[in-house]
Amino acid sequence: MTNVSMEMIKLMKMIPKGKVATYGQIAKMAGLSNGARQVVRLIHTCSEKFDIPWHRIVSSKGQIGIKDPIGHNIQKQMLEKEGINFDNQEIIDLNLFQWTFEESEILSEN
DNA sequence: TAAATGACAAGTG
DNA sequence: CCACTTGCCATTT
Repeated sequence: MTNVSMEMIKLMKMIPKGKVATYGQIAKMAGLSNGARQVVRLIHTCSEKFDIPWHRIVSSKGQIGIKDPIGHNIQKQMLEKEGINFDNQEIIDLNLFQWTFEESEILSEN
């Protein structure tokens, strides 16, 4: 388990309800400019034991990344339950729902 | 030890 | 907007 991995986990746990983040975004925040695949791997290996809100991580296009239709559907349900809506193309509007770290900092400062 | 794989991203035409 | 290419890197074969 690397420091970067811990950073990623911390960041992901920081994502507020009703917001989503992208793989590349998490990777960059953790210090890797191109570590999207590491984020994926991390989610796959330890989403359970670290209690990661994996459903709030989506692809850069705002789509759910899961290929398996069942898991895909589960994630969609969870996101919709948090107030995130999809268009008829199964795409999330990132302009509305993408989380940013600055956003959280402002909230914690005030 | 080399090659393939993966819930990906960004650039190009 | 779509298809294709390249970059990335831990894990599995």
